[in-house]
Amino acid sequence: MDIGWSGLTLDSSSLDLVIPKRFKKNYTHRRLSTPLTMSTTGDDVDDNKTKISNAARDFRFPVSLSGICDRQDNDISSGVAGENDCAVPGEDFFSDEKSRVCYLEDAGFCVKKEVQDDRTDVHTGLNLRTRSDQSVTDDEESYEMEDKCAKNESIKLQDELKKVTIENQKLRELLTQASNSYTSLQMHIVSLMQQQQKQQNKAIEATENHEETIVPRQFLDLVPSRAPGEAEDVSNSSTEDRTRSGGSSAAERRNNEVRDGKRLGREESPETESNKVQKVNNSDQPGEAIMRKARVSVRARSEAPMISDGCQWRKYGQKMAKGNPCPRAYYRCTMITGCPVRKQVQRCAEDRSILITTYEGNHNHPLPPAAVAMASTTTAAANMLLSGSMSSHDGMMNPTNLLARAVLPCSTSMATISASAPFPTVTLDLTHSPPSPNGSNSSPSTAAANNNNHHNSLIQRPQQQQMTNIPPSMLPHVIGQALYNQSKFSGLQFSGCSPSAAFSQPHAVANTITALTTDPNFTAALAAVITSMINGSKHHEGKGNDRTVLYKLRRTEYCKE
DNA sequence: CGGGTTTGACCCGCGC
DNA sequence: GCGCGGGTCAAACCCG
Repeated sequence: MDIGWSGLTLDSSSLDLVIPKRFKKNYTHRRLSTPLTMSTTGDDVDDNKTKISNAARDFRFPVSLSGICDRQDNDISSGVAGENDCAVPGEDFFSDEKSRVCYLEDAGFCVKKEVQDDRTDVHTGLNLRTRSDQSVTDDEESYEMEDKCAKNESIKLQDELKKVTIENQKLRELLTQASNSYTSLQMHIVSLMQQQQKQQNKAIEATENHEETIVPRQFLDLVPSRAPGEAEDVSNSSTEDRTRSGGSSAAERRNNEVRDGKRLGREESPETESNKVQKVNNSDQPGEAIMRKARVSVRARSEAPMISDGCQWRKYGQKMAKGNPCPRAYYRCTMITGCPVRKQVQRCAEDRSILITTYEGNHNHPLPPAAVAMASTTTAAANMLLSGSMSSHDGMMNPTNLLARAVLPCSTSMATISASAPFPTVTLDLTHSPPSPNGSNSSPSTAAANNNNHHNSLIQRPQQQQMTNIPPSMLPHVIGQALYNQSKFSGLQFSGCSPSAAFSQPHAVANTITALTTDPNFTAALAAVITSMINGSKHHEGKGNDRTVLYKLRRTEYCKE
C-alpha cells in the first residue's frame, strides 16, 4: 500500500457528504460493487468512476458488500425492487454467491438485503472519494444500461425456466411411458403364465383321465382351490358308491359282518369319515388300496404333548408303534362333526424333544385364523406332494413332474416328499439339526421316524430353522413361512412318481420359468434327474408294491449358491 | 352330565 | 394261510 492508496475503509460519514442522497440507493451494493483494484487517489477519481461504472455494468468483477454494509437501508430496499438494474449478463455472474443474491433480489425472487446501513448507505471498504459534482448523467446512463441488462437477464432466465419446465414435462412423459410399458409387460407376463398354467392343467387332466381308466385312484382332495365341501362331497360320493355298489367288495363283506355280528350298532350310527376311508381301503380296487391319502408330517421341537395348530382335536386312539417306545396318539378334528382331518402325534424315538405330527385330510369347514397357517401349510405341502405323487405302477415320471420339481430349485431343504405306498407323505423337518451331508436320511431319528411311518421318506434338515425357542402357538406360522420359503426356494427330494395336478399357484410357474431361464446348470440337472428316473424305473420294475423311486434335485447339481 | 381320554378289541393290508 | 403291525372303534373311565 502506498500513499496514493487510501485504504480499504471508507468513512461512511464522508460518503454522505460526497454522494447525493438520491444516489444512495443506486450506489449501494450494486453501484458501489466496485472492483477492489480501483485506485482512490484524488487524481483517479474520474477514472475510478469509469471503472466503477464499467464494473457495475458488466459485473465481471463482482464485489460483495456483505459485511461491509451492516444495516439495512429502507430507501435502498424500496428502491431495489424496482430496479432490476444490476443483472448484467456475464459468465462469472453467478460465480459469486453474494452477487447471485443480489441478482435474485433484483429479479424479485429474494427479499434479502445486503445493504443495510441507512446511516452510511454504503460501506464499500474502499477509500472512495467522489466529488459532489460528479456526473450524475453518467450514473443515470449506466443505471439505464443496467436496467436493460437486468431485463435481458430476466428474460433469459424466464426462457431457461420455460426450457426446464418443458424438459421436466418431457421427463414426466417418459416416466409415464416407462411405467405404462412396465405395466403392460407385467400384464403380458401374467397372461402368458396363465396360458401356460392352463396348458399344463390340461395336460395333467388328460394324463389323469388316462390313468384313471387304468388304475382308479382315490385321493382326499387337498387342493386349496377346491371348496372344502366339494372335497367332502367327492369323498362321500365316491366312497358310498363303492361301498354300496361294490358288490363283493371287502367293504360289503365288512358290512355283512357288521350286520351279522357284534358291530350292528356301528352300522346304524352315522357313517363317519373314518368308516368311509376304511371302506375305501376295503374295496377291492387295487388303485385305491395303493393310494389312500396324502399326508403331511411336521417334525418340530416341542415339549408340549401336541403342537398348537389352532384346531380342536379329539383323541380317538393310541397305539404303541413298533420301534418307538413312545406311543402314537391319534387325533380327529372336532371343529365340526364329520371333518375328515386327522393327525398322529408321536415323539421321536431318538430325540424325545422332537414331536412328529402327521396331518391327513383336508378340513371341510372354516378355520379360525390361528389354524389357517397350519392348514394352508399342510394343504400346500400335500399339494406339492400330489404334484409329484405316484402315477402308475411303472413309476415313470412325466414332464409335468419334472417341471414340478423344477419349481423347487434348491434342494437343501427340510421338506421331503415320499410317495411310497400306501401313504404319500411330505415331511417338513423343522428341527434345527444340521443338514446331512448327502441330504438323505442319515439321522437315526429320521430313520426311526421313517420307519415308524413306513414311508421310506427322505428327510432333509432345515438349514437354519430354530424351533426350540419358538412358542408352540407360533409353530404353525413358522411352519407356514418355512413351507412358503421351501416352496419358493428349495428343492425337494421326491420319491415315487406320478402325474398329478401340478401347478396350482402362479408363483410356481414363475419359479419354474426362472429356474429354466436363469440357471445354467438346469439342463444338466434335468438330465441327471431323467437318468435317475429311468434307472429308478428300471430298478423298481416288477418289485410289486415298492415303487419308491428317489429323484433328487440337489442344489449341487443345478443350483448355484 | 357332557365332553374328552384311555384302552382293549377288532379289522385289514402286507409280508413271509 | 398265518402272523404282524397300523388304524380304528367304543366302552369304560376321568374331569370340570
